Amino acid sequence: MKAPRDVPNALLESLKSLGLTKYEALVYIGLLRVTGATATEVHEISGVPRASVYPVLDRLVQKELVSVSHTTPKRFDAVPPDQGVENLMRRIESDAEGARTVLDALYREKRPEARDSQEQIWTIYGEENIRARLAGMFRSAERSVEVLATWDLLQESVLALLEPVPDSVQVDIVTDCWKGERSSRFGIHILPLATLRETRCAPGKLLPYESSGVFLVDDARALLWLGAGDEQRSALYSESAGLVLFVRRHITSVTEWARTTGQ
Amino acid sequence: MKAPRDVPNALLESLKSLGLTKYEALVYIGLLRVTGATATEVHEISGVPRASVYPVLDRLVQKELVSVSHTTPKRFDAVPPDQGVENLMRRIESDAEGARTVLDALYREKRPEARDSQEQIWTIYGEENIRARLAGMFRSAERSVEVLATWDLLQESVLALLEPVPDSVQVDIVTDCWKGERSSRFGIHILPLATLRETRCAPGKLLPYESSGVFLVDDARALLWLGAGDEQRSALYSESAGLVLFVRRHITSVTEWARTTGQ
DNA sequence: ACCTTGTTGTTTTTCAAGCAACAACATTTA
DNA sequence: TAAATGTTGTTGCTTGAAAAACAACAAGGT
Repeated sequence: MKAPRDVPNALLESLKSLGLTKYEALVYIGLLRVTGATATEVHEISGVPRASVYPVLDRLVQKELVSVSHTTPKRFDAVPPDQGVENLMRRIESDAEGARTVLDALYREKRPEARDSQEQIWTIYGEENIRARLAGMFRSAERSVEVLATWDLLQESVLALLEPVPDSVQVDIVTDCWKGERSSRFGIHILPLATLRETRCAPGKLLPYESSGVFLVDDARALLWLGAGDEQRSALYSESAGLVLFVRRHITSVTEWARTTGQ
Repeated sequence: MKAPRDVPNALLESLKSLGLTKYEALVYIGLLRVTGATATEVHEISGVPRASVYPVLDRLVQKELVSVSHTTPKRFDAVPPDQGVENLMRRIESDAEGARTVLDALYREKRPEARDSQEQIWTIYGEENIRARLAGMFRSAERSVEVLATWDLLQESVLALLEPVPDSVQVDIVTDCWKGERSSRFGIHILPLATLRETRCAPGKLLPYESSGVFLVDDARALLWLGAGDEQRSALYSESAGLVLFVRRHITSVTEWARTTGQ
């Protein structure tokens, strides 16, 4: 009889998000530590009330996480973890696949309805979402793409997205340095590091803004990528005339500066 | 103002298993059908009580399924389905990864404790689990592997698992037919279809058992794969002397018969 | 007679779901 | 300008459903 050794809370949460209840998680974890336990032993090991152990074990068998012996009393055994987690994931993934299909159908029904959305300013959370939006902007470019970003951000997340931009679109990039081959397709301007990466905000205080960027497409769509420290990445996107104009001015002034100083 | 068109129940269930609540699912689905809706519009579209819409939208933003505009009033927009589902899956997969790691650590702590587990008969549910166990049996083979299975089962699920068996182990296979190249490593016996696939159980009644198999390793470990119609696949595994002996006799008799009749 | 297994039914707890009311603010109307 | 009206966003409370926890008992084995 082992102590119901207490279980890391994070583990319980993880298993819950895989579709298990607290009891199911506790019983499965308990079973991993022994071989062929009876229901009562499971109760002792996991700390789950004995009466609750039976329905829980039934569900776990149903979910292909434990196997049952044909003896009396029944004995239970856990499926090895990676096999078990795999089994859970398979269900979830098939659900995800189904959901994606149906949702996509609904999504396509939406009338494009360009309407007055161009007056809004959107915040986008999550790096993946930001990159997706950036990709969309670049893909829709017809005349010009302007990029003002730190090199690390460029390197990591932006350059790849610029690939599909056709040659007919003028692409200008301002950054703080450049490593590797400089594509002849782009107009590239290098600006001293101090200016881009740090901004003097108060007398003597430096406000470092790491991994940030400004993007402008066709003078009509702008995205501000705010690399907020360790918080969740976020960005602003807008087609509003006001914000676009602001970004337009910002980029122009920085570019001008680059031309007079840097070059 | 659109009707809160009713939503397929299966879709709600799928989204729940991806970690959304009913409200979260309804709001997200509703948002997919419009562009830049206000909280009140979301309430009208989704049928979710207006007061509940705010916390729900907060959570959806947190989960990277919707983006918010910086206007007043705030406007909300859904991220495209495959992007959104992707975002949900990423979280779940990272949970799965974490859980697998921790569980594996616990699993390895288990003393091998071979104990009297060889007297038990285990039932295994789910094709994946059965195959995993079979693979384990084959991997542990030291002298002999005997297989008695219908060709379709062999072909689909078994032959691949026999790959890692070393040449020093004698492998015998009895099946109802053989298509393709016959590996010289195996002793192969063909037995007429009627015998293997159908079994006369009552006078005149035939009991077809499709996709079933019997496996015996080193005369010590046996697995019975029961291809139960459309129900969940299941199997029996045992190291118990009784069951092993039974399987031993069964295979021997069938093999004998094959030798006298078929050949 | 005693203990263990397995089952059933009931209570408690927890969290989502649903509802009512209100402060803040903007828009309209007198 | 002031009152009337309406909308946004919040707070707190009630309802309801599912899991968690407990109590009690029939069946069977020693």
